[in-house]
Amino acid sequence: MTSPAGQAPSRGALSPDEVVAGALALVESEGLAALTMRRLASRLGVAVTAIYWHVGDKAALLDAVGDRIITRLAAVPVKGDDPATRIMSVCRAWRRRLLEQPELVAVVHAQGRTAELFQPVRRVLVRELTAAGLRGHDAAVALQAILQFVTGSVLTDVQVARAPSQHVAPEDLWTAADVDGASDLLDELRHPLSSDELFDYSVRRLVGAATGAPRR
Amino acid sequence: MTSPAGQAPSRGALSPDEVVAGALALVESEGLAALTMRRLASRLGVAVTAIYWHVGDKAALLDAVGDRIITRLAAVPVKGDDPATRIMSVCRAWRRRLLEQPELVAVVHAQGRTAELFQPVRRVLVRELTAAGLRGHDAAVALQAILQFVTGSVLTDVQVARAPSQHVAPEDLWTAADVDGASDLLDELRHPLSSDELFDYSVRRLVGAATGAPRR
DNA sequence: ACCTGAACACCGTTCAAGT
DNA sequence: ACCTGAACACCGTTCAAGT
Repeated sequence: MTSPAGQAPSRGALSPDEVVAGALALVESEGLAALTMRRLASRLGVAVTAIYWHVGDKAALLDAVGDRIITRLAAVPVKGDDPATRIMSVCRAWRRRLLEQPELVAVVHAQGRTAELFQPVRRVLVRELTAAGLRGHDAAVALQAILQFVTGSVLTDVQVARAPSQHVAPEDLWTAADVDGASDLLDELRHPLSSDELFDYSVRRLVGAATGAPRR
Repeated sequence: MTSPAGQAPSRGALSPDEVVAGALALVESEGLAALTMRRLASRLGVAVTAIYWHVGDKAALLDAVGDRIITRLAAVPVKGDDPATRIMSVCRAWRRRLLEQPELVAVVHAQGRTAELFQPVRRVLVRELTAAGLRGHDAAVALQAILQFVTGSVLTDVQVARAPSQHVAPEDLWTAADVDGASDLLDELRHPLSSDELFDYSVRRLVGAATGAPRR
């Protein structure tokens, strides 16, 4: 983690930290696919094998890069007065933050560490749901439902942002036969809500279900 | 698409269909990572370059494989009497079906064609939501909300199934500080609902919100 | 302790050449 | 029309060798 006590790094010496930082910079600027051992080495101005000495093989490198990404994205700003507002706000801000860096999300997701990435939001949500009066099992279930939705929304949109050219836009797949001739519905389906609007709508529903008035 | 009219394929001749079928079989048996042009060629008993002649480069091959996967998974069984039950049933069956073949889902997702893959469920859902009395904008919004959740659930669990070893189980990340000392909640968080239970619970809520009694 | 160079087994892709 | 073989530019990884 830290460098040897009191020992200044000698001129031009390579540290594990520098290697990982270089890898992260490479992913940010050119995408996950551009992160190869050889390209990273030439970027760092060393032989490929130096990377192996400092951080290990590519799996180890990706692990370390994943750690850094998860740490960097951890801060979650919360705004609003009542719990429902605060929950909406944190979900929205978190989603927007992740969508700004789709390649970083892809790194973490490819490692199967998505749940770990979302842990900061989980902490905030559990606090807000408790503040909203939910206890025990109810709180745990509501938390997971909301989180599942947010995760899904992010993963979907991240992939759309990363996919070079969307094959067929889903809104073009609808035909009149699908809607039994209800042309107003067809119109709606062909001009769907933006991801942002849909996200707002759905989280609001799940939040409402969790914190709103009793349901019967 | 079809072979030349009335012309029986000569003995041992390679067709685009055979190439794509071989690729799909390779993905099913050994995973997406095992699908390389060279391995496929040796599996088919031809030189690598024969693939290029029949279907083109790797992107074209993946395209064709994606088409096949989407077609094969298209059938959606619907059960139940009332719309809400039918919606639950189709979502659950669809999810279970996709989770049986995580590598196939991964192929389609990597191509950014997830929305296309989910189109059959979209068709069923729009029919059932209409039957439930939802019209126009309301139906379109409810459809997208439910679909977003199902998609997210599938993508999350597919990646968990594919990731060789989960890094840290998210339920181990909780500490007493996160829950303000509410130890019953901590217990719940550490033993969360299974993906199946959570899925049922959440879709039920979204379906209820869409088709249930008026909300105020 | 730290780093290099050569080597190996893999990739995807192109192209001239065969039948 | 259909297929092969050689070649090119890339991968990740190992290992002996240098300082």
